[in-house]
Amino acid sequence: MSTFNAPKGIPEYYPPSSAGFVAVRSALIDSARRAGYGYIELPIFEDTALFARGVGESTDVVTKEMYTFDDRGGRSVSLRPEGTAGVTRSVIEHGLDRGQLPVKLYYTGPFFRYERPQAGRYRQLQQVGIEAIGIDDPALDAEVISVADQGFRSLGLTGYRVEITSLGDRDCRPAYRARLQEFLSALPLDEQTRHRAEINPLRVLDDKRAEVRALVEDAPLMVDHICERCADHYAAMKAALDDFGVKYTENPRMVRGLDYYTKTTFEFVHDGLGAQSGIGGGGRYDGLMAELGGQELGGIGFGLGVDRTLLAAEVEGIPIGETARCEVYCVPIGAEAKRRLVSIAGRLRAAGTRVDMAYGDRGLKGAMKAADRSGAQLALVLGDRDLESGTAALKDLTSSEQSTVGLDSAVEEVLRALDGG
RNA sequence: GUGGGUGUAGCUCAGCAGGUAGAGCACCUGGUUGUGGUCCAGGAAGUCGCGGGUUCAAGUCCCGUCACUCACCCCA
Repeated sequence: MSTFNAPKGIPEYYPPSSAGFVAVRSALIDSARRAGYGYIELPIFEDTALFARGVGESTDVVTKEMYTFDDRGGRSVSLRPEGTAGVTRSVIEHGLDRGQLPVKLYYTGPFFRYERPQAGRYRQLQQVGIEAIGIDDPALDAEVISVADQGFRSLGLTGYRVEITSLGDRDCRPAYRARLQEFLSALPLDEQTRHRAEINPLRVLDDKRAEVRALVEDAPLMVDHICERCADHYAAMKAALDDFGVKYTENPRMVRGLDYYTKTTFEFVHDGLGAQSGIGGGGRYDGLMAELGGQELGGIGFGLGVDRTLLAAEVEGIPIGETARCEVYCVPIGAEAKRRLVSIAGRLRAAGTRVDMAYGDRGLKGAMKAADRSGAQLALVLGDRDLESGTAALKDLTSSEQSTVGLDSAVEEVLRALDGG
């Protein structure tokens, strides 16, 4: 009989490592909530045209990495490869930009890109993202970066850096782009790189090959050719980063794979993850709202990779999500004892306590072993002898001290023992 | 889409030069007729990824195939 595999390139998280996954996601979300971002729940798939128009027709993501299919009504839909296009669509559709600005939203969930999997790169990836739409203020750009920084920091991560640059806007970028392409066309580049220079010349500046790096060493850089307005924005944004206490490094050769970015862009890079070193990235997108049929409003946001952040935490040896499975473990000896303990366990859980129990016929020794493995502080043991005297044995699994509690008051006494302990 | 590496027990892996399948961890049972962690004894668990070939004999050699993995590309 053949068995099934999970689809290629999709990570699965199960105990105990799933606790780390949840802890990472929660920490990143908490950081967003602390800065006033509200939750938005979005579709996992959207009209294919939304991504084509929003992310960019010529991007790798759209041209070769989307899971695209026709639904039963013949509409072309795609599993979302990123979050910003969907958020923007929803903001426009529901008129969220008609109220007080900026609209501050966060989202979390799976995204899909059909790529060859490798370390830290998955076909189903999990992100936490935020978007702040409707106000063009450099301090807001800095806030977004700060929220990401605080999210990572709150997990205890230290081995990452924040890289920033400015990509200019629709006024100054086309001129720079033409100038860069002119520069690149004079270089002895291979055919593939030449093609890349046509589609996304910025990307050539970030080539990993040493020989190409040497060739483009004197290439013109965007940050040296941005217009005055963009330069002012960039300077003010950096000042605000200082005020937020975010340490950053400038990387004028940074590459973004999505077309909508303007002005501020940034990336969180972690050393020690292998080739896929970005644990988060984002930037400003001043043309996206209008491009998708909304008002002329700018926005700024990020996407943080939950999978990669978890890997980073593991690489740094940060213990994460290792809370014990339960606090009290019930050990029944016999059918009648089990009935009484089921009742007690139910009432303890209703009181908010984490309780597990030895099910099946394992024998006392096996049940105690299970109690030990569960991580519980207390074991509540009940057998015939106790039933006769109307009591139960409460054992502290750390100190091995055992006491007797009344069956009728067992719930209260266990709660008191947990408090006092 | 293009390269490299690896597929042996649930997990991590050993298996030398072809000769009837191993360890550690985890799991179960017992040593303790009502008590875990340590220790001891035992047990269960593998069509050696799959298919073909060479050979008296293949986990081991050859070919194919699939899967996983790392890197290019790209990105979270």
